[in-house]
Amino acid sequence: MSASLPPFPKPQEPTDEPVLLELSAGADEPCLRADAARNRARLLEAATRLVAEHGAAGVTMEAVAAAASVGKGTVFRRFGDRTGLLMALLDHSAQQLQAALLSGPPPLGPGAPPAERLGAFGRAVLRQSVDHLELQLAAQPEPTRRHSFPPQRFLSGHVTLLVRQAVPDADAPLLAQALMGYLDPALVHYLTKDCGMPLERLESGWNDLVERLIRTELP
Amino acid sequence: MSASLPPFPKPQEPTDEPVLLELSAGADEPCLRADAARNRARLLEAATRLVAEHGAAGVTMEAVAAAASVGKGTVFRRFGDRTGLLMALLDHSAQQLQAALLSGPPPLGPGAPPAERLGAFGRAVLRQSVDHLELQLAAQPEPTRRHSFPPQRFLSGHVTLLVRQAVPDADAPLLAQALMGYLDPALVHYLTKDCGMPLERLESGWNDLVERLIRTELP
DNA sequence: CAGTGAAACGGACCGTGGTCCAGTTTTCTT
DNA sequence: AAGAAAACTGGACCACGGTCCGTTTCACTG
Repeated sequence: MSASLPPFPKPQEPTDEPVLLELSAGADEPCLRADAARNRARLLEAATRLVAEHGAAGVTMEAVAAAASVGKGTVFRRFGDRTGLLMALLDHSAQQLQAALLSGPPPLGPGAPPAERLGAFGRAVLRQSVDHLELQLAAQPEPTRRHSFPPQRFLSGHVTLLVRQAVPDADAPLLAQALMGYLDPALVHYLTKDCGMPLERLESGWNDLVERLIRTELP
Repeated sequence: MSASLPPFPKPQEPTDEPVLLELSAGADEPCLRADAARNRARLLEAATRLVAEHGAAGVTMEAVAAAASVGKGTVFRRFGDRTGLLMALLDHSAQQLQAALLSGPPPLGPGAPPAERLGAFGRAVLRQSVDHLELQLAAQPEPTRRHSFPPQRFLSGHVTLLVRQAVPDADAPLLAQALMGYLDPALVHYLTKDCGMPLERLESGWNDLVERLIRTELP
């Protein structure tokens, strides 16, 4: 049971090197055999349909494989595990967000003061969370890996940067993690669904949080 | 597949009423049949042994049942699910912490100013987290339920109280959740194990966080 | 000290995530 | 163009979490 060579290469390994600029997922498609690409598309389409029909819980690896007329092993080879498949479904919006952060218009993108960018960032993530809440929750990998997954690292890296700009003498990574914790989909779900808080309250809570953390008044 | 009556009563349901003073778990033992109590003890002992021998991952429901010379159904009847079993293993230290918060000596218990109590609270939870990290991680229920589980609600309720005392005009529950997010075992694991940060850094990060959130200098 | 109903027991059973590998298809090399 | 190497496929297979339900044990009553 000790770590032997993986039976087949995982599509995206948790890398240890800085990932700030790597667009994380989706970059594994370039060299993909014709049939593989075709099947990948079929699988994603099938999964999307299953989500729409039976909710995220209905996305069974076997069901997806069957719906795409493909072997089960293929699903695992392509996406690594269930988490990987779900993440792939979320990938599109994640990439959009990343792009907006890196090169979109202010205040989300570069050009605005850090405090405002942080405010906009929180609102954007909050929105995205409620939009895809079910998937976000289902895609949550086992707790151990949650923070080390590339998209997550990209986001916290981004926040770290902004925090460092706003308060250069603070322990930026730690403050950033505290901020990110507030945006955790599970927390958002709990506060909105179980506690019945409206999204607006979460948003102004975010503003308050940012203001306090960087000791600045947000307009 | 819709919600029918549960096959057998869950040992502790997520209640919706305020739980601030209820000592959460462990209060279900009072009326327990002799054999049930005996088996419960045997199961906990077996589980503890398995954790020591094979790590938390080795705590298989079947293995525990076998090691306790008990049927598998019994394990589920007693603890609801794997999460419940792991939580029961953590219950002792959780209760200790709760007791210390409610009636222990300051600054953890009542009697110190809120800011200092918050500081002590963070250090205590951080310590407890690193002590039982493996179990804490394994016991993490599915994301959806994480925040609604009684022990967690007790802790965030406590923090909410302290925050409200410290900054009466803020949205205390939200600030409290932000603080609690920093103490999430998964985050602690990531920062200490994956990023190699020493516990001391996390602790001073906590102090910094508290100071900023309640806009007060901590001694 | 039976008798009785409720609670606990236990293991067969199921669905799902994940692995493996024998056979096939694609791409590369010469 | 042909053959070999690499990559992909698909379904049989396994382990584990969780459920069901017929059987057994407990604790209370008269």
